[in-house]
Amino acid sequence: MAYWLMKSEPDVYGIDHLAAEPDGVEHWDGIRNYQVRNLFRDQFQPGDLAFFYHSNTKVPGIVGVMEVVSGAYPDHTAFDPDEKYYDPKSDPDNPRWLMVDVRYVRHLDRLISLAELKADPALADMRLVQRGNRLSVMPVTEAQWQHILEMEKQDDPSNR
DNA sequence: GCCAACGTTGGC
DNA sequence: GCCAACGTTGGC
Repeated sequence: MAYWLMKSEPDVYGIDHLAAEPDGVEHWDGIRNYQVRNLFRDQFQPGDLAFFYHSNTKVPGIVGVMEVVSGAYPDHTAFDPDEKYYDPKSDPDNPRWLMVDVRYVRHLDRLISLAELKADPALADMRLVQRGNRLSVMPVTEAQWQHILEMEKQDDPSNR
């Protein structure tokens, strides 16, 4: 099984929205990036775990855990002209964009901020903290995953 | 195939 | 709101 980090803007769709869904399940739609599309298609498996990351907000960071509960399947929002992420080049007979279903697992006990993640030498190899990174879905190694869960148990060093 | 223009992401 | 970074588009 694999680990992931998935970004969303809390003002648009945050972890509280996911937690409020029936059974905590929703599809992760609107991905219009080929690298992420390929990750969905080739690597996402039911049972994988993902961090929910809040981006483009006052204190960006990791806020919770989700479980992947489906494989990749066509993102129907690409077919609808009324949708924000409508893509006329995605043909229902040959869909260009895919999505997966995720299920809310839990909130972290505290937000682990991007600043804190960046300051931790153990996470220097994370895509998230590297310069110019723009992927909204990215892999997390098992070591990084476990390290972040350990961080959750500590106080934010900047608050000490 | 090159690359300039443009659009988007997302931290700050 | 600004802007750096980078992906995509499309003319040639």
